[in-house]
Amino acid sequence: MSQELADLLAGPAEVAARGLLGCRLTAGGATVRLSEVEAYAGTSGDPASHAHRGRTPRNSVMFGPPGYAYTYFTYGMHWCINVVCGPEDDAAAVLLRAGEVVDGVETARARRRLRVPDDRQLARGPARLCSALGIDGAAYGTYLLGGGPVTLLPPATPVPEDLIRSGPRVGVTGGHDTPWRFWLKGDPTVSEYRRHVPKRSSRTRT
DNA sequence: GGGCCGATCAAG
DNA sequence: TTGATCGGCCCA
Repeated sequence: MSQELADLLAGPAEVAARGLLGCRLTAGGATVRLSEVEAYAGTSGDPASHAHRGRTPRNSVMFGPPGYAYTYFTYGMHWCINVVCGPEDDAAAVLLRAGEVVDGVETARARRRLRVPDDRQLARGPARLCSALGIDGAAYGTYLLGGGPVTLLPPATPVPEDLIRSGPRVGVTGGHDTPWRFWLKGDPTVSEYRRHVPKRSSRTRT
């Protein structure tokens, strides 16, 4: 395993998030190079965090040591994956939002049911990324830095710091002032930014 | 025990 | 813009 990665994940989520860009995630016979991630603080003042309301059976892995996978099921049909980071009991994590499929494209494509198979969209979006790699609840709580079914590897080539951009997180109601979404500038696999729109809000009539 | 809504996606 | 579809979590 990479000690460098282990050290990175032991740090604050917003720092770990930057370092995760360019890293490779291998699972289910395919590999993705991460192009977009989001940091979530744990119990301390991040209303968007799944751990914000305290420890529950669902989020318990977030309260453990860094480097483990927090997968969760959402909208009745989608899986998403987080990397737990920060010190134990901190419950911070980084959501893996998108990436470029750099290996096992055929495998990933076969797993996705797309009307138009655009390879750039194979892992664009957190649920798509999981779908492309076959990640689901079975990965919950597994260690990502050592030979498990889901493995995180350092970047094949270093990511230039000036390619990293940041902005508000996607789909998050609270904490809009926190620019904790990070992505690689110009990467076509980065999901489009959509400002969160409350379901029952007066639509901005133009 | 009931109801609401979510770190989403794909198609109309 | 909207339907699909399930489980966590709050409230009664």
